[in-house]
Amino acid sequence: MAKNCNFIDKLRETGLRPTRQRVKICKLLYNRETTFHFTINDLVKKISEEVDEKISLATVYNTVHALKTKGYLKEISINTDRSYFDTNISHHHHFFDKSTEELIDLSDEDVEKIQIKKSLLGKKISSVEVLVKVENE
Amino acid sequence: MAKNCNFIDKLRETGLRPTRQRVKICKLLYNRETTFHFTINDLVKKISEEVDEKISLATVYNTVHALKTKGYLKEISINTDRSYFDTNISHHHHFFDKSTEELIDLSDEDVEKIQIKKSLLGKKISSVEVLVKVENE
DNA sequence: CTAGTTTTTTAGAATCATTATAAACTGCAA
DNA sequence: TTGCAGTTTATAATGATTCTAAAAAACTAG
Repeated sequence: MAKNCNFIDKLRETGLRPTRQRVKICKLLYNRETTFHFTINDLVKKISEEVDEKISLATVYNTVHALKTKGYLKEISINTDRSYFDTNISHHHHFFDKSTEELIDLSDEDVEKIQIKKSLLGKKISSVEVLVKVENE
Repeated sequence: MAKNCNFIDKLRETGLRPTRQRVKICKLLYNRETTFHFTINDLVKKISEEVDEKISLATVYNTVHALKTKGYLKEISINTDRSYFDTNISHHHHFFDKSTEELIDLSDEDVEKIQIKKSLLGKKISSVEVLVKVENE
């Protein structure tokens, strides 16, 4: 399958060995039309449904962590009880729907430029993230 | 001690029985000049240092949870690995110093008004929170 | 004040997500 | 093809948080 090659190269470029498991996980994550927001649990379920091979839980954690470290995944903190990851690594913000516990992308352009009028001595800003919580009307 | 009475009334008003343990925890949390940002671990350590009575871990969790539910504490999500709480319950934002893992208040006035240009059908916004991550220059 | 009811505290067990471990396996360079 | 460093795996360990059930304290009515 030609599609696999992309991931093999992509992984290789970042110094991650393109193992069978990593390639299959990358295919699941990135070979799709829309952004994928998921928890580890979501991903494990998806693997068991769509991948023709059992991948151990430890490997799922390792792979997600490696992709995150290499900048191919973003981690989003909403609750403390579980981690959300996002395949959209461009600079953007999020809605979090409290009713459905779903995460929804909010593009940078959809948020009026944010000006922080305070600064901290000796510190530089590394990111500015907006989280908009919504609920049913 | 006159100071205790405030907390006894405050707790009573919100329907929380002013037990010895709750009053002592409230004193620790609110009887101070500046906002207190803490994790459960921080609070447990502070109790063991400054309170003349052992308070069980379960009670610390219960009390913090009760105060949060009643709106006397805000919970802030930065990492997944631990929960931060904030005694400043006014609407405001935060700096998170990646170098020291410290949380610093950022008042609402210090952030230029945030306009969200996108809306979700059937949903209403319940909060807009900005997290500014900083690191050493 | 006192008895009875309800809520809270407590120590310890249980849970759940995540990380560590160590042996078996695999990708890759020579 | 061989050898080694990097990976995967099952399982154990960890650590934060929640649950449990009995003892203690707070409240309420009399």
